[in-house]
Amino acid sequence: MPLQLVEPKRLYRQIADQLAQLIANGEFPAGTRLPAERELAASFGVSRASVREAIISLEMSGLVEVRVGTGIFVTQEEAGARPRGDAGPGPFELLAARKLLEGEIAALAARNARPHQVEALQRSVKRLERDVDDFAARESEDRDFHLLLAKATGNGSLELVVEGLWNQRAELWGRLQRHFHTNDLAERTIRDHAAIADAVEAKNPERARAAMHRHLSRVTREFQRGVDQTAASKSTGGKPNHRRT
Amino acid sequence: MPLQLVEPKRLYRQIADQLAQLIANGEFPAGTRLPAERELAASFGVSRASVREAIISLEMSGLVEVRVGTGIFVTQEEAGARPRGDAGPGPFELLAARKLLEGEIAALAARNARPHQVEALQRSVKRLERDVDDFAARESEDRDFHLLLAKATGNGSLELVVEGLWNQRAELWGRLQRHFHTNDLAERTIRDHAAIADAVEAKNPERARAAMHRHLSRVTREFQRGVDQTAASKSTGGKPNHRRT
DNA sequence: TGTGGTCAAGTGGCCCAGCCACCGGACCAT
DNA sequence: ATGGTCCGGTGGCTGGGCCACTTGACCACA
Repeated sequence: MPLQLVEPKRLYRQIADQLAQLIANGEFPAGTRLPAERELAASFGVSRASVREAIISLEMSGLVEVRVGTGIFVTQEEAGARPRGDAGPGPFELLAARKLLEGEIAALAARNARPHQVEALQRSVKRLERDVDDFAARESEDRDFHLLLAKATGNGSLELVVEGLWNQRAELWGRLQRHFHTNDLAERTIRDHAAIADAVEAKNPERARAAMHRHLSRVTREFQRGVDQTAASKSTGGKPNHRRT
Repeated sequence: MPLQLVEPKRLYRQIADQLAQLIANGEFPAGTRLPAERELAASFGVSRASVREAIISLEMSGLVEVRVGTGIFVTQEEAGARPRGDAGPGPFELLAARKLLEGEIAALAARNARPHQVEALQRSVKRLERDVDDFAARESEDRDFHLLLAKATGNGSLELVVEGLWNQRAELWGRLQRHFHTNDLAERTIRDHAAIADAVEAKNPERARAAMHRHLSRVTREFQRGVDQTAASKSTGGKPNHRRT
């Protein structure tokens, strides 16, 4: 099952981007070891050679350090952070912005999407269904879906905008490394994405916009709930160091 | 002849260093194609995978450009060092994206703007009137107006998005350094901005959105005219996606 | 007790052989 | 000339394999 993401981007680049994204999200905090090359290859569904190439590009960027025979480590305290001094917008602002902008993007995509782009969207939904148990895969698939949607508008600038929105997200998640994710939540995301994709396929802009609004409103709601919960149980300082499989 | 791999240094690094050396020595002048990966592998006495890794590291450094199916080329005009390798969207795409997004932003600003933000907008228009003769000032004032409008939504993420849009614009203008600006055009921009600011002050979202749409449609039109003009004086017209040979 | 040695599992380093998609130029037909 | 087809060359990527190194558990032996 080749990954076959967006389109004509070198594979190692895609992998590097996703890895960088995961690191930025706090999934792999600084200093931690990330999965072995073989594991990464398996989980990304690509060959080890491609993963190695991605690692090398990350190494070049100073994001990651390779120790032979031991593993690959996220570089401690690097300049990867923004030189942006101020706090920046909060998660709810971002979600509100996404609702406004991506709603229009969805509508435009419904107007302009070409058949192969619609297929790509549907494939993304399928992949999300398949990877419902894999947090990292889900995460990157989510991002891909929204990028694919932007691409479906046929407007490269919109693509860049959506990319920028996700970079904002990455920064946020780095700041408040909080991810309350349940499988239940993931399945609703699948349904939301499917609804959007279907509306695009039906070339129905209004429905696409509405579906996107519903999607992001739901995410906002869930996020609010999560914040409330953690705020309530703040007294217990125990960090359940959530580790993979 | 094969290089000595006794060093504990990673192989791809050694290869990359040697290739960089050859390029620096003028063995492979800028713009030339260097030997195929298979040949390089053979001549270095290493595997193609290692050569590929080296190439990737050189690519990261911007020393080299890879064109699939064609070959690996020494980067022509360095110094640019753009991390974004692809060509990126064109000016019309950007304008279309801005129309879509900034239209919504204007509408939201009309809803949310606080009095001091409205004042800031009006002041920006005033400044534009004053600096009508100063190209550079006009330019930065234009940008400020749109940023102020985004700020007036009260949503920091939207601000960042608009900032991103103007960064896209900056890149574009770098590529096609063509700015046909007349004072007549500047005055229309003033009127457009004033109309937007007034709509925001009147707290009328629909009018604000419409005013922004009119503004950017006009800019698009002017830009199209400019392109046609310059295209007439040159032989080729279509995409300015030039490749200097 | 603790010191040093052995060993196996796990990891990155590197290679091989092969298939694919893509590009570009030669070649041919219209 | 124009447009289509074909084919060789090129990078992209795979999957399997072997090696050197690191680590930690385990086991003597003092």
